[in-house]
Amino acid sequence: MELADSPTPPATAAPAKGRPREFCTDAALAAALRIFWSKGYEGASLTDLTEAMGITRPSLYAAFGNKEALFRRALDLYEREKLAYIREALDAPTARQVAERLLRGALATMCSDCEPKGCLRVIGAVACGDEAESVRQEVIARRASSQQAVIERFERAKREGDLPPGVGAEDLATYLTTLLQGFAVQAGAGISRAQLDRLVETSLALWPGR
Amino acid sequence: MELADSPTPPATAAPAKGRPREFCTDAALAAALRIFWSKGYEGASLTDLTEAMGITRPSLYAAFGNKEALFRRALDLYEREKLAYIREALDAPTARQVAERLLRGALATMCSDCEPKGCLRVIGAVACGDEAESVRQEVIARRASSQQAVIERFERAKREGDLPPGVGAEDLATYLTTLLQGFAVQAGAGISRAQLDRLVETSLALWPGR
DNA sequence: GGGTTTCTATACCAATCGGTATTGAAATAG
DNA sequence: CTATTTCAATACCGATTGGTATAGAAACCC
Repeated sequence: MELADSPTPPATAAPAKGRPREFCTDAALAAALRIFWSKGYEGASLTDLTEAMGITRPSLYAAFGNKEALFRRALDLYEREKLAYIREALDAPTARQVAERLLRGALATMCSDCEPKGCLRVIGAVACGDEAESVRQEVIARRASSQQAVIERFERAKREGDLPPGVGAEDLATYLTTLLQGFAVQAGAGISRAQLDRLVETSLALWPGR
Repeated sequence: MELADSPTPPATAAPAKGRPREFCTDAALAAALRIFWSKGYEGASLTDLTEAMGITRPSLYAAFGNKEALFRRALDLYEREKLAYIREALDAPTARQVAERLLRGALATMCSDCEPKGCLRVIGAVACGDEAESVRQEVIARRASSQQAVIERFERAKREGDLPPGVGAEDLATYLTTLLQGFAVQAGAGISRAQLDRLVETSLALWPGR
């Protein structure tokens, strides 16, 4: 018994022995992502998922293993496609520009007109029953991983004299990620894009240094 | 058929005709609050609730109506007891002091050692299925109400020349509430009190004006 | 005391939860 | 073609969800 085959990595590497799958796992995963993104892990029922994915329950389990594995795959996809701006932001030359790219990237991702509002990494990690605890911890860990990347980037900035002397790199990074998580809550609550835009501007206006 | 009797308002005003209730509704409500606070509305099952409250299911329904009504009562209690710092903060003489009191109050409430981490108003409004939508909207509305109070307070500050010219009252209020919601996410994820403390200091260091 | 009222406790309800066993068809390899 | 393999569809599983009907015991008023 093997779990979820990986569809993209070994592109057409399988010898394709039996009857081929009739649906596109990538498209199905993208549909599942939207459901998880808008309802959270526990809020998304298997009925919600299979309807959106256009497949039956057994097909889902054959292709992805179980609900939790599907969620992790969706989380992977989310980070790969929707959180790419984070990695790009960290390449910006100055700490201020890093912050600016992160804030604007978050704005675009969390407030798109054609996608769920908010952030899967926030909505997926709050308000859950006991059985979803492992999922919650996973999401928290992934958030912490990104936060750590920002911390390290700001420590570099500190060494490069890119941050004002009064503020610590880790403190500033924690502050920024906290603000971004606040963005996610506001976006999930339906704040308008214009308001979120002004929020970005305000945050940048308060950012230390030039 | 009448719903949830109000236990405190008409203190001993009821003629007490039949057999009196054997449990204290206030204590039971406080217990329910802790459950909702730590697991959210949907994450809290009736079994969780009745076990924590020390009463049976029928007693819960006789005393509070249903799960949603119980949640609203818990939300009332939460705002009355745990969010009192918000009203007090708004009485501070300057905008900066308002912000400081809000940040420190949030820190104390969200990071207590003997209570759930995070904020019921945040955890209760994300990641829910369809049936909890009305509850979610209610929580969002209550959050908006508090945000509106901060906006009005900052508009007054603006009139009193208490805010720097570069920043708008509404924008600053939105920024502050967003930051506080980020606090809630971080606290819910288990950030340490020391870290949250430094977060408050960093936020205050970035606050505009003296 | 009787009579009434409202309590608590147990057992139960339909609906939904995540997850599977079964089945028969369809597409491959040879 | 046959044999094999894997598909998708239906129906089902036990457990749990929020919510109640029933029944017996306990506390009130008179």
